[in-house]
Parts: sequence; C-alpha cells; structure tokens
Amino acid sequence: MPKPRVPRPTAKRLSLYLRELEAQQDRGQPTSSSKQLGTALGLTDAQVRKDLAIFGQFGHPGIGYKIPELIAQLRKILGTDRSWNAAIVGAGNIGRALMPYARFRRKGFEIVAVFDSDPAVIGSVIAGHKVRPMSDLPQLVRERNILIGIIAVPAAAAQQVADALIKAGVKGILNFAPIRLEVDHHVSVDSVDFLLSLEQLAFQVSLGLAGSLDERDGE
Amino acid sequence: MPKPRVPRPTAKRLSLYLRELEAQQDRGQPTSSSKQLGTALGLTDAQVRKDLAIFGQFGHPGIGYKIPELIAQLRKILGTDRSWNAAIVGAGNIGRALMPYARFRRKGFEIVAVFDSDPAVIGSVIAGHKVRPMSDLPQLVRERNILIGIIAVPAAAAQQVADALIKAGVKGILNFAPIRLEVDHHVSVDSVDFLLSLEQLAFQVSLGLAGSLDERDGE
DNA sequence: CGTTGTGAAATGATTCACAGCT
DNA sequence: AGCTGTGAATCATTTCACAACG
Repeated sequence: MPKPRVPRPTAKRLSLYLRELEAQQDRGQPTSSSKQLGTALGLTDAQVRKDLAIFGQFGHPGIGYKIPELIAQLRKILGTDRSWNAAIVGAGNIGRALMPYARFRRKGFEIVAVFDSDPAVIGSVIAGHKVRPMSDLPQLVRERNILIGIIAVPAAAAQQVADALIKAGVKGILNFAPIRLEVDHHVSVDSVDFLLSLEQLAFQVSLGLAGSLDERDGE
Repeated sequence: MPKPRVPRPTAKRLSLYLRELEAQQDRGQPTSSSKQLGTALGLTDAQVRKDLAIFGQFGHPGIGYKIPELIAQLRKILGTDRSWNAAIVGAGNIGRALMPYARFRRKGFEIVAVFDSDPAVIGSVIAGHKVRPMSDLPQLVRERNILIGIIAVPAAAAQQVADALIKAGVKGILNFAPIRLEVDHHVSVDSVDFLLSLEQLAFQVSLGLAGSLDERDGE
C-alpha cells in the first residue's frame, strides 16, 4: 500500500464512513454495503465504493464490507488507530468549552496541555487542566510529544500563536480564529469558523425558499 | 439581477472576500484588486474575478474594486445587510461558549432566545440570556421572528431538535452535533464538526511531512 | 500601463454501467 | 441474486490567456 492520491472531498468523507460504521456496529450489524453507507450519509453507492477502493480492496462481492475489518482499516488510514496528544491555546470561551469535551479522548485525542497569555487565568484549573503561561509552550510541546495544536485565541493573536506552536514542533493546527493562517507546507491547518458558517446560512436562506443554490444538503 | 447559479465553493469564498475587504478598509485602503484579494486569501486572481463576476460587474479596469462599493454589494448578496434573529438550543458547553460571542451581533446575528431541556438549567441566566424550556420554542420562534437555529445538543437529540425548529418556522440550522441532519429541501443546514476536523488533521499529519494530499493549505 | 470580465482549455470529482466474484 | 471495483462518460470547478477598458 504505497501512497495513493487522495482527493480532498474523499478525505473528508472517510471520517464520515468511520462514524457511520461505528454506529452500525453498535447496532449489532456485522456487515454493511456501499448502498447502505451511502443512504445513511446522503451519498451514492458508487461514491462510497470509489472512495474506499482508493486504499485497497476491502469489500466482499455479494456480501458488502465486514464492519470490524473496515473500521480497523479506516482507523489505520485516518491515523486514529493511535492516540494523539494535543494542546489548547486560549482559555477563553471556546477553549473552556473544548476542555471538558469527553468525546475527544474517546476518539483518540488527548488534551495534555492548556496555555493562555492572561495572567488572570494562568495557574487556574479548568475541567482538570491547569492553565500555563505561553512561555512554557516550547518545552511542554516537546516533552509531551504534542503534534496537534488547537488555537482558540482572538484573531489578532492567532498567527503568532500558530508560529509559536509550529516552532515548538506541532504538525497540525485546528484553528478556531476567523483568520487564514500562513504556515509552512509541512504543517496542516484545518479551520472551524462558525461565523463563516452562519453567513453561509444567511446566504442560503436569503436566496429564498426556491434557492438557486444546489438542492443537495449543505452538510 | 435575477438569480445566478452560484457554485458552492464560490458561496464559501464570498464570505472570505467580505472579511478581507473589511480588513483592508480598516487599514484605510480605498480600492483592492483581484490580485491583492487573491494573495491575501491564498487564491488566484482569476478565481476572485470569476467569483465576483457572477453577480455583476463590480470592478473598474485599471483600478480594481472600490472597497466600500464591493463591501456593500457583498453584504447584499450574502444577506448580511440586514439583521438575523437566531436561537440557541442547548445550554451545555458549546451553547454556553456561543452566547457571549460578541462578534455575532457585530456581524448581524442576534441571539434572541436560548432553550434547553434540562430542568436544572431552565430559568437560569447565562451571559444575559434566560434559558427557556423546549415547550416555549414554537411560540418564541414565531414571536421573535427567528429564522436561524443553532443546535448545540448531544447527537442523540439533534434530529428531534431540528424537527422542532423547522416545524416552528426556522429556515436555517447551524448544527454543532456530529450527525447528519435529515431536513426538508427548503431548509438549509450547515454543520460545524470539530471532531471531524481533528480527524482530518490526524489524517494529514500521519500522511507524513511529504503528504500525498494536495500541497495547498488545508484551509 | 494595470486590471477587469470572459470564452476556451485543463483539471478534478462524481456518476454510470457493467464485468466479475461469491 | 447481490454486491464490489473500475473504466468511460458526465458534470463541475479552476486556470489560462487575452481583448477591451480607463
């Protein structure tokens, strides 16, 4: 299994397949078909098969996909068959909402450090996490093998936080600040921007009930 | 200006253009060019021009785009030239983080109601918002002309909350639950799913420094 | 000049449709 | 019969390249 070219939309769907398969497994299902996965996720069966076939031949003609087998494969592909240590930078509203989010750990992401620049919160403990000063960041990121940084600071500070994280060795950044981060090409950035999402909603809604935008779900 | 077909990727970029233009205006810039907008956002100039040309001829050859003019146009197109009343359902971690988010109002979104099903929080006031029981939802959505609902409840409850919101008259839903919502085609849904984003990050990072995924920014 | 708007070409993603396996 | 994997066809989006404009 060398390195297949992965279309970006496919990459996003991989996580969705995994999620749906886990749900089906919880319901006691032993196998699933591309048809079944597709209808659950609003996709065509052909789409599902194309996506999965990129990585190998996981399916069994006449049967479908064996759920435990495919789950294991997807976890390996997505890198969630191991655990990832992450740091949250910014103990404001968003950072605080993220800390107690138990599902993180259940999915293999462990928050092992929290940083903030505000002396008023440094030293306090939130949801079991001690808030540390930014000056501790380089050392802790290295010591605790943190590869993922979560930026939950105001837009004005986001770029310099990103720079600090990258310099310390972080390889992936989840960015909640409404700003485009400029990063080296060997670092991955994924942004969560709910203001943008709200605006998309306003746009689609104001296009009116008979929208001229595609009629497919805006998932 | 009838109803142009708007490619979905274009719709997302429209908000980005508006944001960048506002930043440039704050810096005192009177005009901007497709080249300048493009480099600021990691896009080609041709892309920017194509996107904007869908809605009319806003540019001035040799000059570029007059910033105040284009901002006004984009606001009108996106529907953010007016104010939108929104309701938050779910006063848990995420809901609570959203309530004090001042930027919402600044961008034309006003949280005018908050609902939860937990008797322990109903009646309490969070960030100036009184938490109301779900039974108040239908009436309040109508009375306060709420067109946008923000779902911040656990996945298991999300679909029924969506149904309740839509029945009450909401036309757009911002969904924070990690689940696909089944909605009528006249309702728009946009999802914010940071577990998904984290997994994308893990995927890209584990593909290794020399990723086989596109080398462009993972914005 | 510099910059727009836009057909034409190139690239990318999805769907079709069917041979082949169980 | 039911279902996968996949080449070919279709559809969508981006980039190119250039005439026209101020």
